[in-house]
Amino acid sequence: MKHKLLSQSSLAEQVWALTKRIPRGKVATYGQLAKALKKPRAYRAVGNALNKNPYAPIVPCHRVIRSDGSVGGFAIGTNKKIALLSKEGVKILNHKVTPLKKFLCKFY
DNA sequence: GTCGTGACTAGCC
DNA sequence: CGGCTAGCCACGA
Repeated sequence: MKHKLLSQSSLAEQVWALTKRIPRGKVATYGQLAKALKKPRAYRAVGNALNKNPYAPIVPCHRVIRSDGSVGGFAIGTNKKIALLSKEGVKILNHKVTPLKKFLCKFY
């Protein structure tokens, strides 16, 4: 077999694809998405990908948070991110998902 | 080809 | 728990 590209699409596209699979009411960390893409060290790039996410309302990028449970950032505004999560049933206390373990998507 | 940037993370105090 | 530091990666200029 000839060499096959590990990623036909840019990292960003793969990130968005994964993000779309996050169930409503659940959340995933940047690090986990990176690991799911077989690039556990690319959590930085993952964050950038979501930041440039052109499918803002389509991709549930608000369900991606930091590994420590803090909501992290949001292109439209952190405040908005928190509001969306709260609407989905994710409890947030002082900008942090609580309890994180309960809302983390274990599929990744 | 090199440099700067950022929605991050783990470690240490 | 909170704050600071250094290390990491992909992408665009």
